[in-house]
Amino acid sequence: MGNRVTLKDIAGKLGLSTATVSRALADHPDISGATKQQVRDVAQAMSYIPNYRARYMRAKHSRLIALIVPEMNTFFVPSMISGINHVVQQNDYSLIVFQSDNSIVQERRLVEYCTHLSADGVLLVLSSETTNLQHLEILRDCGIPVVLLDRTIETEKHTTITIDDQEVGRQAAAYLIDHGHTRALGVFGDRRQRISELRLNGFCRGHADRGTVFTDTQVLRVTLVSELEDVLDRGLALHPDTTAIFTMTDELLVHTHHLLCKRGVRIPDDISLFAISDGQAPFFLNPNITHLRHSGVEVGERTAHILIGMIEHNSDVVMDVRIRTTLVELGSVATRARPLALTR
Amino acid sequence: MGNRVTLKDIAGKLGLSTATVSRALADHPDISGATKQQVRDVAQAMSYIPNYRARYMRAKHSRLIALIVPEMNTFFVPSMISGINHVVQQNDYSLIVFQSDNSIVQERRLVEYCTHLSADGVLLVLSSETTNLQHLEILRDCGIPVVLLDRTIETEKHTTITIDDQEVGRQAAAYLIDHGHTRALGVFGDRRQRISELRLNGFCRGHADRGTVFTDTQVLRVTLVSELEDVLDRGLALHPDTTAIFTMTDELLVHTHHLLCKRGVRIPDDISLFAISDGQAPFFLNPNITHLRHSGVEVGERTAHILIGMIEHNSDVVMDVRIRTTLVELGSVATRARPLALTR
DNA sequence: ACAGTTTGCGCAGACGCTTGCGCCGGTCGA
DNA sequence: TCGACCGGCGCAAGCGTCTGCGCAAACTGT
Repeated sequence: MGNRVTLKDIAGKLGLSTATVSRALADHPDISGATKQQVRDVAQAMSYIPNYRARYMRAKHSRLIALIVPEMNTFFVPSMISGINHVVQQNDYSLIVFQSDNSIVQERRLVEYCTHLSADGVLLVLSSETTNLQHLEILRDCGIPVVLLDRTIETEKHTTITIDDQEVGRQAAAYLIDHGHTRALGVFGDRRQRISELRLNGFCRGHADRGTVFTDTQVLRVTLVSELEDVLDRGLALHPDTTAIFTMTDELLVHTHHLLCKRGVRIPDDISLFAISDGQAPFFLNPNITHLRHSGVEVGERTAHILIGMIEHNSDVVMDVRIRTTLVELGSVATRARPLALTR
Repeated sequence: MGNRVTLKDIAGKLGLSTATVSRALADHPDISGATKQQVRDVAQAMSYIPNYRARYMRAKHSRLIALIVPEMNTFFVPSMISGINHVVQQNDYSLIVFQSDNSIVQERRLVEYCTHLSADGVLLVLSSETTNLQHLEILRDCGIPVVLLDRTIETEKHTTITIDDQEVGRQAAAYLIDHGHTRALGVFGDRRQRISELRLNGFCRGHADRGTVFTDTQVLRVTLVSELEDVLDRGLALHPDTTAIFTMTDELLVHTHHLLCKRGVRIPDDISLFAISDGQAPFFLNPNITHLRHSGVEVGERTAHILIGMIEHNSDVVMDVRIRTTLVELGSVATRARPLALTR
């Protein structure tokens, strides 16, 4: 039933050796055209299916690329996977996807699992619990290249692909201030995630660059979206003169948008909204949200290209690639005259 | 460098045979405790890494499960993958993800690829171009179980997991009509997708059941979301007395919601909105959208369980599982007094 | 006609791991 | 004391594929 036809079966039927059959199927120049044709015909007739796992035993690769993500959130990760998968498939690799559920224990286990599987390369989005990269040593030992993307931590030993989170945070602040919004609230995620701290950091710096005050109470911290409503209420109560809100991710964006609508806040007339986004959500919110576009697809594609490059050229140069973001101006930010008296 | 330590290396170091080492590592009762400990220590010290691909050569399985999806849309597929992956990982399988890009050619190629990879099972969400299941024969020949999910077509030969699309469409219509909405518009997707036709069909039947007229012009057909605005405009122009809109997917929901907001339509005061949804989007739209919840995670989990069951019990009974949907009443549907004169 | 080259194919080993079977020395029961 | 038994281990084959090398036949040129 489930027993596959093998080279030996074909060879037997034809009175050839498996070597010849193997070569014939591989279109090796040593084999005559007539034989090749015969072999192909018989293989077809017997519906021969090559066994890649056996083939691997000799070749030293598996054409498997592993991706470990902390979770499948709604917005960024799926487009990233899509981008990765396109170039992976194009290059005849297969993508195998793991979720660490934001657990370092899981992440460690999965990295190790990749070595058992003899993955040719590993793509890793760090869990929020990950604070060092010791567990990646094993990949180095096995000669398996790894690329960190999106959520990462400081390292000189591993190639990383990210956006310049700090710079993007800065740009966001600058954009808002330049449009007259000197009283903004910033919605930021889990502080264990480096990405949150960097974007916040940049956001603060952006304010400082422009000589604009930005206090701790203007920072809205959200670990679980369920907290968002309370946090937002408090922020708005504390800063009733708020003219703009910045959200550092799509998820925070859509929920913030919802809560604002619920409160009857008119965007952008009452409060402007500005986000860092993958570029999908802004178009189904009303008004469409002005954002710094951080394309998951592009991140995925570039990352996959780089990893495959490392695999195929055995290169181990460490890169630190920053993906460019693009400003997409839609309807959610109003231009305000800047208040005459710049506080500070 | 990249050369792994093998059983032979450990055996050599210890003056044992590879057989003994293999058994020791597998905690085989034949091996003495002392030996086992030694072997484990040395394996650890040499940082031995088992080679699953080699192991497979004898074991006849790969613990690989393949998932083929037509695309990575924003809403349903990611949660489905998440659900699948949880149970897959829990059962020590790995999930390998392919995208067919809604191309039957790709789908065929990928299915074949699964056989090359010796996947233990295949999960398949059909592309919109797929009209028959001939290309799955090869899986049957190889004894690889396959489960179709979400988007599928009629078949008695394959296990399928879906919601009862027609019934859900009917329920949607019934719900709206029972809340006084006898003049609804229905937003439906690509007609090549069976899921669209079934839901539409049910929606029509729901109207018929209640003796309510529902005409062709009340059906809004959307293949690309970019068309939605025009289609919606026309529908609303043709039916200015519309009191409710039904959307058959999350994607259609969020964009329809956006366009309604843009038009200044108040939900639910002017027009009610009702959807079939994975259950995420309804909570970040304003007001929260009343919907029939069709959980991607649940679909994924159940499907994975079933496939793994088929793999491990070599079962080939064909099932046709219908996932239950649940009504989630939020704030987007107003109750209307039913018009006195029921037309028809 | 003979050495040298080419063409076409088979032999056998290797990849890393598992497992049925057999072997040896020691222990137990009668 | 002797046979039966068992614990602990090695032998070797095999999973399906690839490939370096060798070999025979056919062909080339002189």
